Amino acid sequence: MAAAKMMIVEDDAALSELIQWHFEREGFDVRVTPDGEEALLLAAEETPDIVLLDWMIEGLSGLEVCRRLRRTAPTANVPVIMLTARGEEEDRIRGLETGADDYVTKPFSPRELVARVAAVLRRIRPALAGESLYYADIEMDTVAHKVKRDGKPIALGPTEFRLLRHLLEHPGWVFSRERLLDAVWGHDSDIEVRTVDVHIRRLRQAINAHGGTDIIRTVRSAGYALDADRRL
Amino acid sequence: MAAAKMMIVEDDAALSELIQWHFEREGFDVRVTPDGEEALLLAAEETPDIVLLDWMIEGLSGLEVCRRLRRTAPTANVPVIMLTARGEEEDRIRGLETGADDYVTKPFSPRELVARVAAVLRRIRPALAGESLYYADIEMDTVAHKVKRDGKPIALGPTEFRLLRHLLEHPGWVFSRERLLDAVWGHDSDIEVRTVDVHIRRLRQAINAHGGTDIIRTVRSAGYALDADRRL
DNA sequence: CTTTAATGTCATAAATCGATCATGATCTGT
DNA sequence: ACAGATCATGATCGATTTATGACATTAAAG
Repeated sequence: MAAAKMMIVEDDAALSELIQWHFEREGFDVRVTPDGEEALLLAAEETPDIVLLDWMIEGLSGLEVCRRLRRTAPTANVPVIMLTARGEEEDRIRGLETGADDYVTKPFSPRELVARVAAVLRRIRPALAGESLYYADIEMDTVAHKVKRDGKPIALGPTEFRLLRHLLEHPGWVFSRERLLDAVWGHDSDIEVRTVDVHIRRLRQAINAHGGTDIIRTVRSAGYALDADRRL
Repeated sequence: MAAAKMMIVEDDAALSELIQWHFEREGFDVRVTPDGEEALLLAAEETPDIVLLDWMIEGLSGLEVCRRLRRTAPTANVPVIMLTARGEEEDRIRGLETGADDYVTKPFSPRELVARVAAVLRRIRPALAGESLYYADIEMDTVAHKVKRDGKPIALGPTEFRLLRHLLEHPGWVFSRERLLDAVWGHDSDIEVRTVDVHIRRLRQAINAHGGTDIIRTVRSAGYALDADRRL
């Protein structure tokens, strides 16, 4: 799973550690800073996928950090969730109007924060919220129709794409050529079963083009399977 | 900007009227129903831009309505804000995990609800919130109907403008010609799907007129997508 | 009313894909 | 080691999909 990059801007060390722990457990790649200025620098450097921003921080106010994030090109579309002790309606509304995507009032439960982050990410980067398929070092974004291996993009034709998707949906399973024809070509295709071989080959070629082991296993007299651990 | 269509699903008539009044004052085109089943029918008919959904309604539960909206093609991406009397963390999390985009606890102030709706729309359909859209070196002012690339103004016909706007709202996503017809021409247009090709071409021509790489990606047998990073 | 711009459709060219076959390699059981 | 079966691979040619230019019709502007 490609980790989503999260930036936490929070000057209560105990709290930020707690949050960090929870999100790292969820597989996020978390960066923490207590300082507004530093947050802006960090964000400019390595654009995060989502920002958790405390309203009351040293230096710049959270509101100001949010505003500046919005104004700078690479971070203009990064979702921001405000964390705050204030429960006043007036403040909530100001936060939202400044461009925050959501607003969570302290004290909050980590689980709810995780759920809200997931809801926001589901919108912005479906790839980060389960619309993607992963296996070993392969990553398929089904929404953008892109495939990567080890971070490098792989070009696939339509049939190879569908074939790989089906394999990725059931990693490890061995599929007979007949079942692959059903699943990938459709139940009513009167296609030569051996044609599957050819597409498997093309898929292998594309996937292994830039090195790496062959993760498609041929199971003699049975079919094919996705399998990174080939030691039989 | 064409008024954003809102659907309110709420069986407390007094409350739904109050909300309706507030949003109509904000320029929304509001449709109200107290019933879950009817809500689904209505939504399928004329896809709303945002749904306010009471958790406790007659017939289907709000949660179930949300789930079904998410499962059906045209409404799968419509943002949903849950309204509820329950303040329990457990419920909030279930709501968010079901696919709700936000969660507001009764009693709430209309102003805050308006702010939250604006925040959700800004994130999901920035064009409806009167925001400008940016992607790579493209900049679209949805209010003034002006488009620039690399600072230089680009002339677009109305259809190309709507097409580009839709692509800009979901950069990276691959849309089939059918979905583009729905989104750009309307659900009930009986237009030849291949016509999309022609408008894509016209859009490309206009955008690339003054140089620069083609940021519209053709995905064979799938559709088109906005994509500055074409290294497939 | 004339002129201009926009739009949908079609025909054709160009690009890409994909099914099949022929051949050589590899495996399996004996 | 051998025969038969199974699989890998490269090439090919037709089929499918997309790009493009032209045109007729309609709507908008002057």
